[in-house]
Amino acid sequence: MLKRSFEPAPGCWMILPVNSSVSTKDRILGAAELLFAQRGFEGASLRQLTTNAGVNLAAVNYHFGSKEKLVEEVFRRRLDALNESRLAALAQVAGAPETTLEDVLEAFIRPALDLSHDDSGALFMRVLARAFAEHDDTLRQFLSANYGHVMRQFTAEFARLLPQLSKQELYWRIDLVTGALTHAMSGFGMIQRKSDVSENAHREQTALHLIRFAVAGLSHP
Amino acid sequence: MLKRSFEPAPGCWMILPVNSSVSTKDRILGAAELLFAQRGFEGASLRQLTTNAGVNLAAVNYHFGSKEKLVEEVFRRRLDALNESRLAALAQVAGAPETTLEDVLEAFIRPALDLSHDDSGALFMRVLARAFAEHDDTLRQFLSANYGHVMRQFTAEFARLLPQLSKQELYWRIDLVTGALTHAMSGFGMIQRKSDVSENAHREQTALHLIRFAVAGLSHP
DNA sequence: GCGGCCGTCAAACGATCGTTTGTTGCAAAC
DNA sequence: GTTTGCAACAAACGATCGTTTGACGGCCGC
Repeated sequence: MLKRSFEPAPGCWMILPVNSSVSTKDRILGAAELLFAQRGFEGASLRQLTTNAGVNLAAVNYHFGSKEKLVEEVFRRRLDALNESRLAALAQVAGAPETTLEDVLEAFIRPALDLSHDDSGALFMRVLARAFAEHDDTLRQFLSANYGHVMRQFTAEFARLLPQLSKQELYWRIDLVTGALTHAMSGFGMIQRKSDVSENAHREQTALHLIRFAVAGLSHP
Repeated sequence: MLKRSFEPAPGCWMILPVNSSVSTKDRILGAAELLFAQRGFEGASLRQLTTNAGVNLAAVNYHFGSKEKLVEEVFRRRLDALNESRLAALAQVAGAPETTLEDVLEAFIRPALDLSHDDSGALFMRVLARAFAEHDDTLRQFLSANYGHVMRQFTAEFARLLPQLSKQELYWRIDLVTGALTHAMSGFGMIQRKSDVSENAHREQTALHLIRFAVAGLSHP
C-alpha cells in the first residue's frame, strides 16, 4: 500500500520513507507476533498491541484493514520466507538416488530451526503452534491454500523414499511427525541448553534429536 | 453445594432434585467443553455458553465463582478420571520384568483413546491440545500441580525400560512423543475411518499406529 | 506557493465482555 | 405458620473490545 503510492515513479530513488528506521507496519507486525504468542489471537487486544508497538490504535486498521488481516500478514511474512527456504533445500535433494530420509527431514527442519535462532522467530513458532491447535477454519484454509503445496512436495518425496508404506500408513506417520515437530519447536528452550554449550552447538544437537526421532518414526518396520 | 443442602438427611431418598435429569452444573460443563474446543477459552463467551446450555447467564458465576474456575473444573472433571485410569493401567505392568515398552505406552494411550470414544470426550482432547499450545502459566501450573505425578510415574517406568538412554536423551524423546500423541488425539478423526471398518476396529488401529510410532521414537538406537 | 495525498492522531462509536445485584419461587427446618 | 437457605432469573454494572471518523501536519507534483 505504502509502496503502491510511489508506483508512478518506479525504481531508482525508492529509498522508502527515510524516517522508517523501523516502519509503523513492521513495528505492528513485531508487536503482534509477540502478543499473539503470549495471549493468542483473541486474547491480544489492538490497544495493548499498538501501545507496545508505540503506534496509534487506528494504525492497524489503516495499514492492514482489520485485525484478522493483520493475523494473516503475520503468518505470510514468516511463512513466505520459511517455505521458500524449505523448498529450495528440498529441491537440492529431491529425486536423487542417493538421497536419504535424513536429507529430506533436514530440508524441512533446518529452515525452521534457523528461524528460531532469534527471539522473534522463536515466538512465531509458538504462534504457529497455537494456530494449529485452534482448528480455526478460516486460518486453516488460509494456510492450506497458501502453503499446502509445500507439504505436498515433501510428502511426495517421503513416499518415494518409503515405497513399502501404504498411502494411509504414510499419512499417519507424517501426521505424527508433524505433531512432534510442532510441539518441539513451539516449546523450544524448555529443555535448556547448558551454559557450557554454545548456541550453535545447541541448535545442532536439537536438529539431530528431531531428525533421528523423525527418521525412527517414519521408517520403523 | 447442591448436595450439601441435602446432607442432614443422608442416604435413602437422595434421588437428587427430580427435575435435574442433567443438573445445571453439568449442563454448563458440557456446553463449556464444546465451546472451549471450538472457540478457545478467550473466544468463548459466557453468554453464548449459557445460552447453549439453556441456563441463566449468572449461573456460571454462581456455581463456579468465575470463568477461570469453570475452565479448571472442565479439566478436573475429565483428567481426574483419565489419570486414574492411566495410573491403574500402569500399576498393572510397572516394575514387572516381562513388561515391554508397548505395555507402558498402552497404559498411557488406551485410557485417552477410550475417552475419545464419545463425542464430548473427543472434544475434550481438543481442549487439552489447545491448553498445551497456549503456554498459559496459570493453566500449566494447575495441570502440573494436579497431574504432574502421573507424568513422573510414567517417566520413571520409561527410564527403567530404556536404561541405555541418558536422562537428557529420555526427556527429549518423551517430549517428542507427547507432542505427537497430543497432536494426534486432538485431530482425531482427520484420518477418516472407512465406512466398512467398525468403530472398534478403527480405535484398535489407531492405538496400534500410535504405539508403534511411539515405540520407534523412544527406543531407536 | 498551492492543492492533493498520505500517515498519524485523539476521540468516539456501538457491541460485547465478565461480573454483580436484587428479586422471586420453593422446599426444608423449626 | 414462620423462617431460612438455595437456585434461577432479568437487569444492570463498568470495562474493554474492534472499528470508524474527522481533523491536523508534512511532503510531493504542479
